[in-house]
Amino acid sequence: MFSKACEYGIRAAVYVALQSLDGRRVSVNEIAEEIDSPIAFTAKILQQLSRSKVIHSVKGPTGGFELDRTEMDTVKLSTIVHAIDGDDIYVGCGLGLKECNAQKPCPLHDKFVDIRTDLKNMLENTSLYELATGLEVGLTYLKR
Amino acid sequence: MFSKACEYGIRAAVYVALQSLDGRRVSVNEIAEEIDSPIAFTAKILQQLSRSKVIHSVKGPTGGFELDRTEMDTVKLSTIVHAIDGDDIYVGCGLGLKECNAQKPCPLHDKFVDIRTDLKNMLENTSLYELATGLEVGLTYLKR
DNA sequence: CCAATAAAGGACAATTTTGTCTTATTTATT
DNA sequence: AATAAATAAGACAAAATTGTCCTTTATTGG
Repeated sequence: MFSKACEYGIRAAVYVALQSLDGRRVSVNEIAEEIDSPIAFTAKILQQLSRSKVIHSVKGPTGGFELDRTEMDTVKLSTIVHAIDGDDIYVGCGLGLKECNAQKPCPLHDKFVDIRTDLKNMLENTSLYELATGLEVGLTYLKR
Repeated sequence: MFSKACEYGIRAAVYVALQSLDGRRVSVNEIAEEIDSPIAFTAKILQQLSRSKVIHSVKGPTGGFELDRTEMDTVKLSTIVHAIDGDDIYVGCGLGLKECNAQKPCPLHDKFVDIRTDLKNMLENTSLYELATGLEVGLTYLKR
């Protein structure tokens, strides 16, 4: 569904959001540790997220990644997925046809549209805050 | 969503089904031509589908791939996806966690379950016959 | 039997994705 | 100012996926 990079990206962003709720700024090392991901690769992904303004980065000692409270509401899963995987999930035919639309649909077109609409809605309506608070309450997990 | 191999596989299977409705057995070359896919790679995928009994292959002159009418009802999209991509789509956490279930869910678990259930139902309820007849009637397309 | 045709299979090549390592840049602390 | 801690950036490496090519095997028709 998502690329590995995107999976790590989402997990990382949720962890950053969670810690930011406690006013903690976190390092790449801590993030990778806590979401159980390859450190250097995670660093790359955090760079991407930082460049696309999904999270905020601070250099130097006491630096790290953070997110302020209002951004946790603004940033939706769709923001992250788009920043890392592009619009692959939204655009493009389920069977890989270049030209596939209501006029010239592939055999799966209609059925795919339905499912993708649901997925799209889910991604666009799920905020980092919602995901982070689930973690905070201890209802969900980011590793294992 | 699906791998390239799986996309080609579905398109190929639908084309084979369509031609089988007319009693025609088709070659790799014709298939690749008609679904606009790389020939040799398509041959590999057809081998896989043949080994997993999704379609039937015949060697030698006048040989090729075919499918009998009853199999077109039995073979669902899920059969093909499973034969090529395995159970990636069904099993496995959306965020890539090894252990993710109702007891220890990732933050997206519940939302994913819903969407995947829909996808699963769609794949399991869509037969090759249904897809092929859409093509026959001229409502859908397999290339471009 | 022989030649031609088509799938099967295996080795290899190219590309993309995933992942690592080293160096540069920024900044807080002393 | 010097040092150390942290991200940024770029080059490189490994693995997976996609794709090609060549040889083998089966089968048909003359």
